[in-house]
Amino acid sequence: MARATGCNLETIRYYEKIGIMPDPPRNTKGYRSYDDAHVRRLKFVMRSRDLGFTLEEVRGLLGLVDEQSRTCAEVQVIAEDHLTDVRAKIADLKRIERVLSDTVARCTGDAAPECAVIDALLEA
Amino acid sequence: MARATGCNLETIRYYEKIGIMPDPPRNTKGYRSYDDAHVRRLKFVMRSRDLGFTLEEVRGLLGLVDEQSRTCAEVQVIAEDHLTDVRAKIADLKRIERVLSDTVARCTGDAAPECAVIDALLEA
DNA sequence: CCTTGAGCCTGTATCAACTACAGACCCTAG
DNA sequence: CTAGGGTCTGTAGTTGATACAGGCTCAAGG
Repeated sequence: MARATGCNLETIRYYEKIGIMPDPPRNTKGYRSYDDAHVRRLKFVMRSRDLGFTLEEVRGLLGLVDEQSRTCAEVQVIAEDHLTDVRAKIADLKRIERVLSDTVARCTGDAAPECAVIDALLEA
Repeated sequence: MARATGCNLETIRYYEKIGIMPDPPRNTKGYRSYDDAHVRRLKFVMRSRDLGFTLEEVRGLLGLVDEQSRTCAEVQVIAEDHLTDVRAKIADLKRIERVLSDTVARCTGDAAPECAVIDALLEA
């Protein structure tokens, strides 16, 4: 399954340990054997993680997928909360980018011991 | 110093333990006593962390501050590397934001069990 | 003088989300 | 028969803190 999905082997077992993935059936030698349902579930997890959902959020989404009674409205709440988080992180990083690039732009980049970056960090 | 800088007490001791802050002198009862130089250094660390430098990067910057021979060019390399990282993170988050907001926009938000978000995550 | 509350001390455990072993077993090809 | 790869379990390490537990010290109030 690691090869089929590109997911790290250890990560799959980690997901199993924390209950994100179900305990798979084992063959006589104790080797795990996975089927299509496992692969689909893992891909779901990987896509969710890739979109920045935490494992707890993924757990919530999986719970909604598992029970047939889930509603679009429930999923929407989780996704919109997450979207708000993502937008806040972008705003933060943009502020950092602005400050950094302004400061670096004042760097002469020469061998002098004066540096605008250090000065900015040292300023009260 | 925690009060003077707004830095969490435990964090200051953590910085001391990992060598970001020097071991301060102690009074007879073993209490740490800090002076202005400590406060300035901590503020430097806090501002650097706030700009997203890792503690290892902060350690590098502090090393350059400590030795008089540091050059603007050395600092510039660290800052520009970091700026590249920050820009990459922004690009990543923007991609996520796009996918998420497109998907959420297709949510009806009603009580139906069909949901565009789940569908998007389930798609191969 | 005694108590109470606050502050400081050390050391360890916890968080997220993995990753990286160690040491053992199993299986296949040459 | 052996060498290599794969799998198994279980534990420790990563980053950047934060949260105690259990103990000492100190100043103010009664």
